[in-house]
Amino acid sequence: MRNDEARLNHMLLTLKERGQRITPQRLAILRVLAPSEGRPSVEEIYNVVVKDFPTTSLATVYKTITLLKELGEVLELEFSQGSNRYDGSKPFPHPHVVCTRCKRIVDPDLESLSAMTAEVSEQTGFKVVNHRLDFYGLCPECQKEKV
Amino acid sequence: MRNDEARLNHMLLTLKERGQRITPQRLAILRVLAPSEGRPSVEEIYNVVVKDFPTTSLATVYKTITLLKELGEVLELEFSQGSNRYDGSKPFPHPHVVCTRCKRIVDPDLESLSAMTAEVSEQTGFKVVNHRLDFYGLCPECQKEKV
DNA sequence: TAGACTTTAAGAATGATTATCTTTTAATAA
DNA sequence: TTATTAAAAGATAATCATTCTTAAAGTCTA
Ligand SMILES: [Mn+2]
Ligand SMILES: [Mn+2]
Ligand SMILES: [Zn+2]
Ligand SMILES: [Zn+2]
Repeated sequence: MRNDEARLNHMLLTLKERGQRITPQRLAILRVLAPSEGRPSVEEIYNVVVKDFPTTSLATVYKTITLLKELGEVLELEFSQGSNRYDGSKPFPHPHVVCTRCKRIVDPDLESLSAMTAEVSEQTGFKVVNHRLDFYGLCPECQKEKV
Repeated sequence: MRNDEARLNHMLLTLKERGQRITPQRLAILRVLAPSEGRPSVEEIYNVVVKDFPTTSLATVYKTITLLKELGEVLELEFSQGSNRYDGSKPFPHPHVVCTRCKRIVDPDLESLSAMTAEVSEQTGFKVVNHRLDFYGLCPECQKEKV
C-alpha cells in the first residue's frame, strides 16, 4: 500500500534527522511497523526480522521500539497480561476494537469521538491531551464459532 | 460514606452465596476495596492489611483479587508498566479521566458513551462486551500551576 | 581506510504476577 | 465444645515480558 511506503519514509527521515543510524535490522523492523498489520507484539516483529537476520536479538527490537516511541513514531498499546502491541501506521492516540478471542485489532473511525472528548472536558474541567479508548468483544468471524 | 458500606455488604453477600469463607484477611481487603479511594494497587492494599494482620502475604491479596474479579466485584485497570489498580466501588467498565500531573482519577458520566458503543458495533460488526476508556490530561487545579 | 561512536547480540537482572506446597483456619456437625 | 475437613493463608519458587549490562561488531565520516 502506498500509505505504508509513506510511513516508512517518514520514519526513516525522522531517524536520520535525529542522527540515528539506519541499520539493516532497524530497516527490517520499520518495514514490519509501517503497515502494522495486526499491531504486532515485539515477539511477532522479532519473528519476522529474524528470518532475514538470524542473529537478531529480542533486545534489538525492544531498543528500536523504545527509540521510535521517543520520536513519536509508534503508538504503544499496553496490556498488563500478554505483551504490548505496536501501531506504527497511526502513531497517535486513536480508538481500538479488540477481539478477545482471536486478538484481532480494528481501528474504528468514530464520529462521536470529538463529542465525547468535549463532554469530558465540559463535565470535569480537565484539559484532555491524550486518551486510550479500547472496546473489547467478538469480531464477526469469532461470533460464528461455537464456543 | 454510606455507599461504601453498601458495597462492602454486597461483596460479603456475594462471597457467602458462593460458599466462600469470610476470613479476617479478606474482610480487611474488602474494606480497602469498597471505597477504592485512589484505585489502589495490590501492593497498596497489602500495605494497609499488613498493619492489622502482620503475617499477611502478597499472595493472599492477589488471590482475593482474582476471586473478586471472577465474581464481578472489582474492576481491574491494567497497566503494562507498574502494577494494575483496582476499583471495587464501581466494579463495571466505566470511563476514567486521569490527571497526568497529580494522578487524580475522576469518573465522568458520559451521555455519549452508549452512542459511541453503538457506533463501534455498527461500523466493525463486533459484539462489544467490555471497554476501557481513559482520558488523560490536566485537572483544573493542575492547569493553574505553572510548570 | 582509520577512528570514533553507535548499535547489536547474548544473557543476566528485574518486577509484577502466578503457581506450588505446607500449615493454618473457618465453618459445620456431632 | 470439639472434631472434622475442605478452604484459605503463608512462604517461596516459577513465570514471563521487559530492561539492563557488556563485549563484539558495524556504521558513518573525515
Ligand atoms: Mn491502530
Ligand atoms: Mn472509577
Ligand atoms: Zn476474533
Ligand atoms: Zn491534577
